[in-house]
Amino acid sequence: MNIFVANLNFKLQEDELLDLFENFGEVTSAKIIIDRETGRSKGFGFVEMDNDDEANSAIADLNGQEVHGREMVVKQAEERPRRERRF
DNA sequence: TGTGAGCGA
Repeated sequence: MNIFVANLNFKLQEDELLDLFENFGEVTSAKIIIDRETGRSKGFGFVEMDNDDEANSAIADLNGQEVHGREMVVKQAEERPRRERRF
């Protein structure tokens, strides 16, 4: 399951995000979105968990939790249409 | 600060 994590503090790193979700189960990957123009965090990220049950548990528990002074929002992410167009 | 950068195996 792709998990969308928003309202993150800029000082939050992927390692911290990964560690938070690893407490609920196996985490496939954790990624903090960085603005390539500014080189800084966009304030949100994504976490992939193979186990949907563990993912939902993590979402239910981590959503609204305060980390580094900010309450992060954890929801199921939308399917991002990756550019596979080969026209 | 709210739906994704990365170009290489």
